[in-house]
Amino acid sequence: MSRYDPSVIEPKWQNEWEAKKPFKTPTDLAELKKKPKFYVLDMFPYPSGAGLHVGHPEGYTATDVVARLKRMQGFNVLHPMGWDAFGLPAERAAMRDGIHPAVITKRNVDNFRRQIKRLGFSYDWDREVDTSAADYYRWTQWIFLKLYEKGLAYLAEVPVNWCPALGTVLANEEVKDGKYVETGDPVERRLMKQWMLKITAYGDRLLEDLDGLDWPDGIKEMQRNWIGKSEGAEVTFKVEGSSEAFVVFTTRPDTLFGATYCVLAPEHTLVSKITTAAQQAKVDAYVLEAKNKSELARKEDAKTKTGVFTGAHAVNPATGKPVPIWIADYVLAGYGTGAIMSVPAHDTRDHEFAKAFGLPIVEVVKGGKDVQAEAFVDEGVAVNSGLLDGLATGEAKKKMTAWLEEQRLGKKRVQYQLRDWLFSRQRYWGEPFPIVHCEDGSIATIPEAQLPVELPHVDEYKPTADGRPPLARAGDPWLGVTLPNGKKGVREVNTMPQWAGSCWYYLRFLDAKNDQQAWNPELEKYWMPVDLYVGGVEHAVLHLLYARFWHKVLFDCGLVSTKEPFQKLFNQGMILAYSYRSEAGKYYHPKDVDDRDDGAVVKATGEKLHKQVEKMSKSKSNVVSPDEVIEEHGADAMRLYELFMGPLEQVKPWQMSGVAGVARFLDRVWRLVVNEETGALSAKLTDAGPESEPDLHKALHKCIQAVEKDTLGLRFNTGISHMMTFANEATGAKTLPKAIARTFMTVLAPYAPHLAEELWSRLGGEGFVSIAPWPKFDPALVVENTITYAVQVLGKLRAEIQAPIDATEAEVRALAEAEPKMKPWLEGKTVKKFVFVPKRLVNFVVG
RNA sequence: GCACGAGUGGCGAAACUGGUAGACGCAGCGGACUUAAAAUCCGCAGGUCCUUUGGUGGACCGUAUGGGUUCGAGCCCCAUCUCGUGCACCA
Repeated sequence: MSRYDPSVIEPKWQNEWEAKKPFKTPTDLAELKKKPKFYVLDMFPYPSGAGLHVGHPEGYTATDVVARLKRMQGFNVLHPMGWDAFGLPAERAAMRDGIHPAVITKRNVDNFRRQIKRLGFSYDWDREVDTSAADYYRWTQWIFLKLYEKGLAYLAEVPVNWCPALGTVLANEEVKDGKYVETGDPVERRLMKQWMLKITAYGDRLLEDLDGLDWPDGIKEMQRNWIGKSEGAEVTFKVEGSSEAFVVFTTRPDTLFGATYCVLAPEHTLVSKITTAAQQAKVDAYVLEAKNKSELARKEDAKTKTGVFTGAHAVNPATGKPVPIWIADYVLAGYGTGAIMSVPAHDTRDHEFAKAFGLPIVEVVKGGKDVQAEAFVDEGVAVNSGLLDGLATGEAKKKMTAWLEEQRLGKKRVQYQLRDWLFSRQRYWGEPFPIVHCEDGSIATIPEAQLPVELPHVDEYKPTADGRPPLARAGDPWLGVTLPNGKKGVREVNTMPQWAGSCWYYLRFLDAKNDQQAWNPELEKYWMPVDLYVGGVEHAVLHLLYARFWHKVLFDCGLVSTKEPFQKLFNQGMILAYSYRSEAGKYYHPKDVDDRDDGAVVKATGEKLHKQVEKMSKSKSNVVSPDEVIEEHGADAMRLYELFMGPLEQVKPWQMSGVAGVARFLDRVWRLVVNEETGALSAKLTDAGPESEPDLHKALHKCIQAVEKDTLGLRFNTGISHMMTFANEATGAKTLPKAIARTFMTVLAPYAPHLAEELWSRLGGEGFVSIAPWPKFDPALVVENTITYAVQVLGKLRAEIQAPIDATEAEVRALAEAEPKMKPWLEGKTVKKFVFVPKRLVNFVVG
């Protein structure tokens, strides 16, 4: 073989790695403790039937490059991969095709594994996990028992998001605008008895501990918003002429004097009790209308405020005056107390409502705006507010809250938007709960020693005729059980949501084969926390919040040693692709398109096409599969291009011609070492020391330094550009000392490991270059001894001069003034100021 | 509507802490090699204009737009526009 042929060398080295396991992470603790650790984790995929597209391996390639570099730098690196294998698509496919979801899942996993392995990632495959395997979900159930024991898992009759199309409930997080976010199927509200996890008990810690994490600010902010902590007060309003009272929540207790009416949510229990006979008909109609309005319609109507007067009045506890009580759907039953005090002068929504219904607007915070025309919502100085007058908003809040507490009319309160986590699903393909509902109405847990509660076989994967979840089809002996204490009962037939398995998989990787424990505590102490976690921004809230919650519970149980699981998080940007659409809206596959400078046309017909960048999707004919890229250019080129496209965090379009570009670079590296005609080593290679090519030697060390720095800083695109620069210089050099070539292979190895291994072995390198020590750059070789100074006049570049690295300001100035090009710019001018930036530039400020 | 992020050549992008804008690559152009093409190697390449027989040399403009701070701004400040993402009646 003489040409660079990835289809030959890539399988060759993958087989070598598979056989000799250079990437196996030690499992022995004493062995591990000899070296520092680095845990670099990918968000493991859900193995869908469609296989990988080129977006998946972007993050995997990034972590693999870091893992390989760290390994070469002498770290024990934990770099595992697994499958988030429970989930709805497999269950749907099972229903459609009548095949067990486990079979479908295995098929998909096998395909994913095959595709991932083709890219030459240095995973320790001995630690592969599958959340749908009984020896994995056994421990998921075990963690559920921990939650249950701590009182963090409970059954509750709650209004849930029921999705008729799927026949299951969904978490709040899975519903947006009244639709299931994944499929767009409509969702309705229903009351059902469900398992809930008390994530709200951890709201404060989930919020506070964000501060210590090295995460993108945007993600932290999204989590903060999701938790939605707001501090304020609750205030009791008495209903005039009745013994009834209701409580409102407000973040602005300082504006109580300006509360000119109150609003209850239409669902508020008090509505039926206080409505006057005269208003009854109108109120009933409004409540009915609100009830039937879909989530979507309610959002649509958000601009126009609607509402009805109940006829009743409440007493403003500050002013003692009666204020009307209205009902309106802009007050949400599910947040706070489902009732508000309205301060139209200082709240936009209340202002709109007051304007619409002619309710009084009273200014209580001075802000220089006309509150009759527009609400003033900022902080200011209290007015028309009795005891608060003259106080700044912050002070006024405190004073009012204290006063309310004194009068027993209210108290300080912290409110979260975060809700408890709805944790059961009416599905088959998920973890069964280790729970038995006893005949006497009590709930029993399955003892740890008897876990796992395995998924039973069922005849069909849909709900029973009477609407119970698929597990109810299992029948006895699975369904009905007799407990050791003789009690009889029925197993829980809900299953856990897909998020459960991914809440702790990073812990199972530490000790994946352990059949006695979920993980060994000593190994946990050694490896945790995760040092680098890379994945898509789509998991910013849900997965990351749930996993943090479980981790904190495990921490409180003494089962993990860190407060947080993921110390550093990085989100890769989505990879998009160009798509070609005709006037009529038909999409064409790139292979049928001629993309010329003057526009894209259909090859066959010459029809003009619109070219745009869009998300990859089958319907747009713009999906690129790693398989096709590897077949054309090889896995190393694929890896390199994934990272060379641009910054990892950025959204960017895939361009096949770009892959060809990096492939060309690899080809060039190949030719540095191999004579393509003969297959022998290139005639340029010499056995002389690296000093025999001083310029190239310097270039090499600059390259080592830059690649190391950029890789660890996750700036892979510039790292690769430095390797290209070196290869270009090496191509231009007269000779190439083998020592330099070998060292360059170690630098290349994390990025293009197959090629590096092949050339390393041809150059006589020992063992695998993938685990060879990372080279140390020589600081003396990376500094220049002459510097090019930019010479500016009034900030504009007028000349360039060369000066020794250690030249003083006066010396550089003298050189600049002596430069002939500078003559016309300086002649006859007075230099008012001279700016000297060492090693960069000088600037003459002339008058 | 609110919050955050981003706007740099034909394209993907680089530019450290305010210091020579466009590294590296794609596409393009020219040359060498070749019967020819591909591949490869060498070179050119932001725009406008001027200059030179020619190689060249030079001026001005240029990082979404308009202002500002500074000896000097892609980077800092103010305002505006566009795009993206998230949240969205959360009291």
